[in-house]
Amino acid sequence: MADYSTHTVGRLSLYRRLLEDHLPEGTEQIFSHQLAELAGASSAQVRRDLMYLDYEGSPKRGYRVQDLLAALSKALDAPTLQPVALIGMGNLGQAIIGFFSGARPRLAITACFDNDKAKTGQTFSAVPCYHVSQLEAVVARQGIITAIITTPAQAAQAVVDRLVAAGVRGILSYAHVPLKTPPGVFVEEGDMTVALEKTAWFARKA
Amino acid sequence: MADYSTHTVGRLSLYRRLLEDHLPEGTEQIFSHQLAELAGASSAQVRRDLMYLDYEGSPKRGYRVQDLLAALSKALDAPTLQPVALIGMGNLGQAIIGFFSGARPRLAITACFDNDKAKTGQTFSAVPCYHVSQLEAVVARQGIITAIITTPAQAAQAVVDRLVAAGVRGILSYAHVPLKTPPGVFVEEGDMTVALEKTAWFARKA
DNA sequence: AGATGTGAAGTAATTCACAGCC
DNA sequence: GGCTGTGAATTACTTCACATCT
Repeated sequence: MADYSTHTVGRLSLYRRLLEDHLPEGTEQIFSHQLAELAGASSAQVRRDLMYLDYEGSPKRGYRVQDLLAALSKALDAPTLQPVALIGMGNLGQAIIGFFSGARPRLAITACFDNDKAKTGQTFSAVPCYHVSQLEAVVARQGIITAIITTPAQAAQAVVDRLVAAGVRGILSYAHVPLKTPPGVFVEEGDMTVALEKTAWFARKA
Repeated sequence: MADYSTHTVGRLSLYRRLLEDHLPEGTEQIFSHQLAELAGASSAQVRRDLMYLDYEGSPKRGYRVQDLLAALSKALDAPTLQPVALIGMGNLGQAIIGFFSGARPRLAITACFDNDKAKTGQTFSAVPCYHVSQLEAVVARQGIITAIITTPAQAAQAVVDRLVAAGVRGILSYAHVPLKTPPGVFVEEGDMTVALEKTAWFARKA
């Protein structure tokens, strides 16, 4: 269960959301080719991804949605609440906190940070906003190991260094700078400029 | 030059930004291992990516930054301005338009859309905001083939259908729904929920 | 009959490793 | 000597195809 690739984990996360939110009302069973259709993948891909789960489908009836969801949650979620810190409460930070709010019972943004005094002290989608000077204290108190960076580029590396020193092991970055982190820290790059240039290129060539 | 993979195009875009923004003042030459260090890749990877470019480095002195940038722009950019449409002017749309504004001379968001009358008519980072009912007209008039979707999930598919019908061939999507598009339309998924769940998983396991 | 789970095959992406050059 | 460019090797990812099950 520990040899998931990043691709597989990402798709499992997608499958879960599809099963939760994008199934016709009352669907109880689903076949791999149906889930594949929803996810934009092949049925073999879906079955391969689901192999690692603690649940098997039935040849005749496919997968029971409730059981598959339970297995996905078991594979994807932490045993208890995994708190996430969000640093940088500009438009992007506010967007993320808004749509992720309440999405998962065991994965939630529980603290957000900014260095603008006008923002600290208030809440965003019910999440308290602290001044960045409180970073280490809050991360330690909540046992946070996961963070999202939405600060301006020039602030990002310093924040990351502090997060890592405070024990953070996974960082989702929307700062448009490359982050330097020690081995053992997972960094997911959400670089929107790269994404847009890629899209623009394939719009022309594909 | 047409057999770039999405991975390669993404990294070429990253290399360009690194060369532009993250080099010590006055750097004129760079070696593959230095660029690799900045990009978080291997030097072999960098050299392999640069192979397709219309420029070769020198064994003794590496790559001349100016020439490499010119070759990257030639490979990545359209010959003339490539206009991009952005649909959905919530926090996320505003964030994207803000930081991409002015970044590239030949790739720019030139039109944005919302269905909120309070937003249409004004500008965001100097980009005029139209009502979504104007979508087809503006896309046709500007010859837009590239779009970014930042609408709420339930609005996304209908917007995508209209964009594709109007001639759009590349879509960068931050809507958290899977988009259905005909073959020949490139879709880059920017799904932030998947990204966060992936990050959270590897924070625990990696 | 028509699904699943999976070994085997096939593709794609990355890294190795070295000839050739400065 | 230390770099580039690149064929060959390796590793990672996806798909094929089929034995198996209901």
